[in-house]
Amino acid sequence: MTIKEVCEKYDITADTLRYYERVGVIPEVTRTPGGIRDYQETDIAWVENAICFRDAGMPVEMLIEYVKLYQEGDSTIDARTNLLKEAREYILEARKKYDIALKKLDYKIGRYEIAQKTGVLTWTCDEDDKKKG
Amino acid sequence: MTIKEVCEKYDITADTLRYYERVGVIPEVTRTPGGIRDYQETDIAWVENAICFRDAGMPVEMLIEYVKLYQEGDSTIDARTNLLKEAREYILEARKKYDIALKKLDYKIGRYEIAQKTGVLTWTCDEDDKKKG
DNA sequence: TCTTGACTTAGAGTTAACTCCAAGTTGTAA
DNA sequence: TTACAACTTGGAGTTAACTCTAAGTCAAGA
Repeated sequence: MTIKEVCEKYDITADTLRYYERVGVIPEVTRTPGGIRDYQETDIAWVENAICFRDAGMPVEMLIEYVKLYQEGDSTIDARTNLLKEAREYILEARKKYDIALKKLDYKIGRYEIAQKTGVLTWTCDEDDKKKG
Repeated sequence: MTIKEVCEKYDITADTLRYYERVGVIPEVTRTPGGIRDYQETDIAWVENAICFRDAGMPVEMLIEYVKLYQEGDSTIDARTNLLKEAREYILEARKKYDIALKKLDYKIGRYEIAQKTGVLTWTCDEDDKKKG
């Protein structure tokens, strides 16, 4: 699979894919004899992982660390497990914050919709919220 | 409340608080006659909102837009409601990605823990996952 | 009053994560 | 075999969101 095909499949730029490889977010990609990237299933699986975890806000540094450990072989299984668990906490923590924001948003939207329907800003029970918009 | 107290309360730097005010993520904060920031309840409510939505990955630009609309008065209620709904979609979308990453992590952690317990990398049913680490 | 530490501003610098550029190479189609 | 698009690299540039610096002002205690 060419870099272009991978780009299109995952809606990501070629520059980003090359950047990921250069800094070690993914291991080195398989090449043609001429030196052109030819993504195999395994390469693509790494790309998929990288995108998935970056989408979840994981820092590039953490992904690099994981790939480095992976390349050191079986002796790093413990370290990798720990890293994955750390990542898990990281994501759970972040998701908690998303839920709080969502709750706040739903509350605000509800009030604004009442204001729209009635044509007036009718809230009176929550001066603080009224003041802060 | 002084800037220092607000910093400590929300675990955020004074620089960030001043930055938020400067670029309009929050409206201008109440000052003492000498020009020193003296956060009132309303100011703090804005700070809380800013932190909450930034924590949920909302871009600063979006918060600035909201504050701008808020300051333009009641005529912008529709626009504000739309902005809030857009923010809601944004966060829901992001959270979906967090859930996907979490699922992937849980799967990997499960397999690594088996490897740790048995002392061997025993997975055989999923060559692809094995290869990609 | 003087000192000292926290505050102020404008503006420059930093960091993470890309994103772009120039100059050269590869591979396919005519 | 020549054109030409798509690829390659190293390195510079960009963007968002802070973070720091310098030079000065404010305010509480000795």
